[in-house]
Amino acid sequence: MAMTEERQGPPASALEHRGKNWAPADVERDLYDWWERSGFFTPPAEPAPGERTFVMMLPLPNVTGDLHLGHALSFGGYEDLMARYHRMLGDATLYMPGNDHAGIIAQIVVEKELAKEGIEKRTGLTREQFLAEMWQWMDHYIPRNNAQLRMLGCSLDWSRPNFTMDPAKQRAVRHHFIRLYRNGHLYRADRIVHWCLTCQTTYSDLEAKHEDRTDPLYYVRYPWADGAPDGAPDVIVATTRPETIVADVAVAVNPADERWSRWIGQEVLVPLVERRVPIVGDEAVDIGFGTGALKITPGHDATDFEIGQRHGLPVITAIDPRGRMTPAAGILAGAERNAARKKAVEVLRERGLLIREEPLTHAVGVHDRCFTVDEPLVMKQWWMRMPPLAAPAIDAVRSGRVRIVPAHFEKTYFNWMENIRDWPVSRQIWWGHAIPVWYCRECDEQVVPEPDGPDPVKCTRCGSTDLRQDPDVLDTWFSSALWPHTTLGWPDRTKDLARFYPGTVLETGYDILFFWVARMIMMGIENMGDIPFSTVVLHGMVKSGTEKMSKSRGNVVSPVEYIEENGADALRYALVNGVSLGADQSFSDARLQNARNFANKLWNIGRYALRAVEQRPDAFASHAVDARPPLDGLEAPERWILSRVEATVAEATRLIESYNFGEYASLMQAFVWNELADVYVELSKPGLRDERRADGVARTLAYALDRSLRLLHPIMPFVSETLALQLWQGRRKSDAAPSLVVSRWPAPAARDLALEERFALLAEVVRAIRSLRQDAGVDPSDRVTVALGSAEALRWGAEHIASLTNADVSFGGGDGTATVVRTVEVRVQVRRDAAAERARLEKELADTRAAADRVRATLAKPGFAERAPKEVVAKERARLAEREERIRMLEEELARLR
RNA sequence: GGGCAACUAGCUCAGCUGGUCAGAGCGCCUCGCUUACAACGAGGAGGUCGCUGGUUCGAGCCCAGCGUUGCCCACCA
Repeated sequence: MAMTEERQGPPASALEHRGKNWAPADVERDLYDWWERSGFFTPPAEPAPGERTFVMMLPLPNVTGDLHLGHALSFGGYEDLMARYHRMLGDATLYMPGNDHAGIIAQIVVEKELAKEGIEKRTGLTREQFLAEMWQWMDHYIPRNNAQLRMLGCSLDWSRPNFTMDPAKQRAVRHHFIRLYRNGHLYRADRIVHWCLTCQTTYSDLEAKHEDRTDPLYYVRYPWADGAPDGAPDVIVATTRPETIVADVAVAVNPADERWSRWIGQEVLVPLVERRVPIVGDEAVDIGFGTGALKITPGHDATDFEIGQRHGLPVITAIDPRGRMTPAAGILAGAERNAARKKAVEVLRERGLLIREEPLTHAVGVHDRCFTVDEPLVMKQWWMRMPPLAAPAIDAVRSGRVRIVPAHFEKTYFNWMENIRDWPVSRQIWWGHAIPVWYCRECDEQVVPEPDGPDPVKCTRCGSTDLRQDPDVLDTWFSSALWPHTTLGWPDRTKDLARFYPGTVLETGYDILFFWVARMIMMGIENMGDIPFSTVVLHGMVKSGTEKMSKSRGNVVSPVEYIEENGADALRYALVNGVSLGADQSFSDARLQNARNFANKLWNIGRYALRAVEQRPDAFASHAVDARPPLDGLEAPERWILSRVEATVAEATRLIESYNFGEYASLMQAFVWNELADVYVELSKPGLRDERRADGVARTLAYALDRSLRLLHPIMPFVSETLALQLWQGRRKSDAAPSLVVSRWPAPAARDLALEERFALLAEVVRAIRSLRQDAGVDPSDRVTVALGSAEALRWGAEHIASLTNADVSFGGGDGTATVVRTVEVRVQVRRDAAAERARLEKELADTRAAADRVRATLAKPGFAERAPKEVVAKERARLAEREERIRMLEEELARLR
């Protein structure tokens, strides 16, 4: 029993870590375990009345290997940041985990693994055996993937596991398919599709990439079928694929082409097969290319297929799915396609039909998975009719019901959606969702079962029992498009679905806006009658230097290794800090080092504040460490940093709310490092030695740390939690949250703007004194005397200036080296080097005069005084007055030098 | 062919609704191992914000044109 209770508390490793450096590895792991075990990542089981929800689906990583930096940015950077922020706001937060079966990609990976063992998939294994291998791979990699998500600190609700191939999702996909089939969105048709000879499957337009290649362009003469008509030119076409000549069914010319228009309708003979084919007129033909005459091969070229459709031309298939020439290829039959090309060229040359050849650089379609050159083929495939599905999805964005950030991606979205084409969804691979359609061997009827009904055993038309299920599977994106509702239980009307659909944010890379985001919006509206999420947050790509990171380039950085060395916080911070959402970034060691140093800085500020808290236990007898200290009795530095804390709370909140995560991260570094550490911590040191100030200082340090930890928790969950646990231990009210994870995001309290302004002057004076000291070569440990010209502006801060500069501060008079800060004379009592000093003062004088002139010019612009807002005019006048006064003082100082 | 973005310090990049917006990190120079931190501290150098016009009292910030680079879409045989 005692054991159990102990296990429910925070991990000892976090509570006891005290080292000079933030040493994360074991602490992070223990903390994550504790968070997960404690159920912090699971939204409350029952909805509270009027609860606000924050729902975000993990962009399901492919189960094909380890996470890379792009995942780290997406999951550990932006998403977990948002999830943790909203959880702290008190929203019922669901960050849904899951993995994608990754269809063809996963199949390729496993095939390669099998090949290493000498097993050929197609010949060495049955389909069932191969799928067993696939599942074995999944069993290994899903836990591995998820372990890495835990390392990143992602606050996913693991009590709701998901996999696109789990039984519930298979059922959902079946429902979805049958639903779309019944309402006419899915149909089966013979069309030209992209075919991959390596993967032996079709693929969609989105998966076709283009590469520039240089190939020979052959000019081939097509003889006139009945002898050349009077005045007719030779018909010469240009092609890079002479082996497809055997499948030609026409020659097309542009009807606007004067060279050819009058010959439309005449016939020519296709070389090699001597087929009579017509010359047709079609506007798709580019007048400027080659001779202006285009051979038409509907069976092997997408453009030609469309031209063929327009002119009612037949389709001849001369190349089979293995890349061999079919019997229809005549003299080329049986040859492999490259050999066939050679042979075609030879024969054409022999027959005097090859006029010439020249090199051509053109874009060649390749499969984005294996870079095999596309072999367009006409095949019977399942297609999804997209325009009707796209229409309401376009409207959802246009009307603002779905918002895309950064907004300029909305244009990209519209551009694609408004020109959307039907989507071939069947794939000739084994790993994936089965197509719930059976074909009758007797009458060829398509038999589609009830969504939850048994598989059909009898043809609905002829009653035959000789049925065969469609052997193809569905494209991976077919199932991932359903992610926002299938993870919540659709097609059943579950409690989760009612409570968490529509979701809130969908965060992912802009590279899958079409593949995934657009399709989720379409399918969500189709199946649920409502959008799947209200905001799409798109991030950019992580590059190594200026190069894209990719496995083939070998410049992929492993997040796992980074985390083990420096902690997840540093990695998360490095990826987010200072980056504009949606913009590509170049990742570098420098960025990571800064992040690691910052995590360490925070850690050490924490150690210092903790020590102060421990030294003054009485200060916290009746005052919680996370409570704002009452201002009564606090000195200026305490009041100042408290005011800055509130400014930071307000600004951090604003930046996160507006998706400016990069700026939020930068803001936190500027506050914690430059203000809290460099200024306030230094000012607190004498404060702690001063019995009258000490309690207030300790309370202020505790509060400033507490607020900093809360504000940083979304981006640096581990350091912040470790410090919070150590700070809070026994020093807060008993009903307070047990963890930063479930603590409250701060609401800003009042600032003291006048004090902040006075402190800004003090800081400038301090910097000037330090600079003068250093210029004069004074040893840092030597105490100097400083005389300040303006008592009223700074008398309140004299002791703080003194402690920050190791000086005795007095007002008025004095001698030694000098400068002017704003309108305050600053004089450090050391021997002055007249020549150097004169040069420095003259430069300052010149700069100030130039600055004053700029203000004068602004003020003198016609219309400025009348048309600019009064505050602006007043501000400019005050600025001029200050600069003029500074000029006067600098001149006086220079005069004194003589 | 169409579309989208970027061009700010040596490098990589921030600059929200036009009025200290000329910034950060890294790098560089000069000091300093002071009891939170050398994974540190202090000080400093460094930019006519791609070019040309325009709007405005006022423009890295808005408009137009141009230049350079990158990306996306598209039926270059």
